Amino acid sequence: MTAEKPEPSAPAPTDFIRDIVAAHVAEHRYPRIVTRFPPEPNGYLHIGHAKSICLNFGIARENRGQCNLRMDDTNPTKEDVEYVESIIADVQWLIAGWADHCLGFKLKGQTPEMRPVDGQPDFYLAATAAMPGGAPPSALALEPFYASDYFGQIYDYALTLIRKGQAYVCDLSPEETERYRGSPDQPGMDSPFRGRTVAQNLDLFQRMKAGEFPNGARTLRARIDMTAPNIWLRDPVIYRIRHAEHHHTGAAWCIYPMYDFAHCLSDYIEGVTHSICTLEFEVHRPLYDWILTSLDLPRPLPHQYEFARLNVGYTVMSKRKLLQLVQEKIVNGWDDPRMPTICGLRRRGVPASALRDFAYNIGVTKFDSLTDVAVLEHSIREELNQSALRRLAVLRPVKVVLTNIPAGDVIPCTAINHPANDAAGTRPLALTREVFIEADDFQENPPPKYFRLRPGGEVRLKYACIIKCDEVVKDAAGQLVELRCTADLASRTGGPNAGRKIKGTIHWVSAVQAIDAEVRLYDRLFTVPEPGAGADFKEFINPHSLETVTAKLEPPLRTARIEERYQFERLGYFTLDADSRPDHLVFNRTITLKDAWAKAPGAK
RNA sequence: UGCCCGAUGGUGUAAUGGUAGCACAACGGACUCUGACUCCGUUUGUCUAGGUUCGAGUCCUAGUCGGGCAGCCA
Repeated sequence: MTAEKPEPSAPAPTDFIRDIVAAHVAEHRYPRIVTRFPPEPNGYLHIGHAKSICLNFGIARENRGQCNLRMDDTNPTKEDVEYVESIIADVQWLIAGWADHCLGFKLKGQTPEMRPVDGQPDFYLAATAAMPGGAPPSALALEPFYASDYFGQIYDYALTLIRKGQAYVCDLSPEETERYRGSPDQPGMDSPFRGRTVAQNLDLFQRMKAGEFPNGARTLRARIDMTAPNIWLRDPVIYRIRHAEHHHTGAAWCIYPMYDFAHCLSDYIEGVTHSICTLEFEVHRPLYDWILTSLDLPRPLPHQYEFARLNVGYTVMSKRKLLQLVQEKIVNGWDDPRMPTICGLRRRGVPASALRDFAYNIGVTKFDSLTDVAVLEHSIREELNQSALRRLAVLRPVKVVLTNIPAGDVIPCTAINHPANDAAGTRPLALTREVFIEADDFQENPPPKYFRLRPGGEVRLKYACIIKCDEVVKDAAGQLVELRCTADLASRTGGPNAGRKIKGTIHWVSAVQAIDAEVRLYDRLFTVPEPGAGADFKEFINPHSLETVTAKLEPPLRTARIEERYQFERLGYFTLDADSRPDHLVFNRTITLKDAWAKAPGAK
């Protein structure tokens, strides 16, 4: 069980984009605020997307608006349903209980309807009513929006542009197109096909659609200005020929619109008001606006706003690099708990609320920054400290024999489930003659200020009693076999000497009752703050990013379930892994507790 | 050397012409049956040079540094 914490009552975030939205709300510029989260289904979502999701859904949520989930699927050669499914699941998980009422989905199979505005033809596709929290969209015959659902309308818009003389079919090869484009400090040259008549263009474009030409033979280009200082205004390609099966539209098309042409129109069709994207699209904004204004559309136009993408220390964020980690089996799949993917973080045990808190803390600006992982770690610990139930577990067991407790005796103890939440209750623990303690909690020749167990020293077994180390038993090779100690039963919790002052308190489990579990201890995947900065990020892979141990757990952990998160006292936060089976438990360490001792000069 | 964008402690962010604040990190202390949590405290900042103004982190000009843009990718 996990104690539910209400969403932090932090004040609503502010940032330059929310300021803009607030101003628009104040002047009633739009009847309703509509944002969208438009991933291309060619990879798994990562924590950088989480920032965008929290921004877009956050704005919708704060303004009683809606945020459409839209597959930006205009390139059939790179996309796959595997990715659309994972994207839907990740988004729903991230916003569950927070913004699911703002999530815009549509009826399955629905496409834009022709709805004249003031006598002018217009295409529009509204989201259906709000989704009940967490329900799989398929169960309700709902699905996300797809840019590919608008191919028909986008094609019509292209025809309109051609008729207005603002688009033409160009026969230049890819190489020639590049050459004609010029360079940033060198103006481009007009394509020799720029002067084709409307009739020729219409004919050629329709034949492109009909499949008469091979890949790359022709393109449709916007006719803007080959000498524009902004390269994206130098007659950009807006349609290309691709004889390829599309994951959503099948074989219906062999020409596909480019991002710039499809994106602004998709926003318009869905009635998006604020189209929020990352900084690299800033130079595309004039084109976004050019397309929309060129079409004389009857409804209010969406506008694009840009913010800086997220960078986090000691990780990589590019889809290409993440894909490489997966394909080269450096990690075990997209949801490997070391991955910065949403499903990886989820599997690792990071709660969605921690990711939201993180997004809240880092803010939104146009500054290209590198966020310290400590900020993420802080959000995770803060959330888990409040919600995770406490348990005792020993990762690297050392046997302790309590010589004054007869074998077979069971001394009942009571452990608190959550120190800050009485309602979480207590649970019984059994103190027996043999227990395990953590290897780190005993040292034969300890450094100064070490207040755990040492020969002749005392330490408290949490929730049980104080023990004194009488004897260190080693084998012929000098390896530690067991510690023989005496238990001061009068110091038992609730006993007459319970208040006896002792500096160290350590965790333990009963050797006879403890259950075994595989525990996976994760560390950062890279050894340097910016692994992606150099030529080859793989040379910075941390060889110790995963360590597996066989731990001893207190028995109630046998019934732990996925998505339940526990604090193993003094160690960190842990959660059951999907690989776990009843006869072979597997736990992931989400994150360690902060450890002031580990930083102390005396600690090894 | 074309166009666009940015620059506030170690890191991230706020201050919207009027006392440079918050978070993380670091460091010190208190508390502690988790070396956790919590609490208290400390250190560290407006890229540079001019200008406007009673007053500039904020406005203007120039420079410096950083990022983005030349896919028939998004």
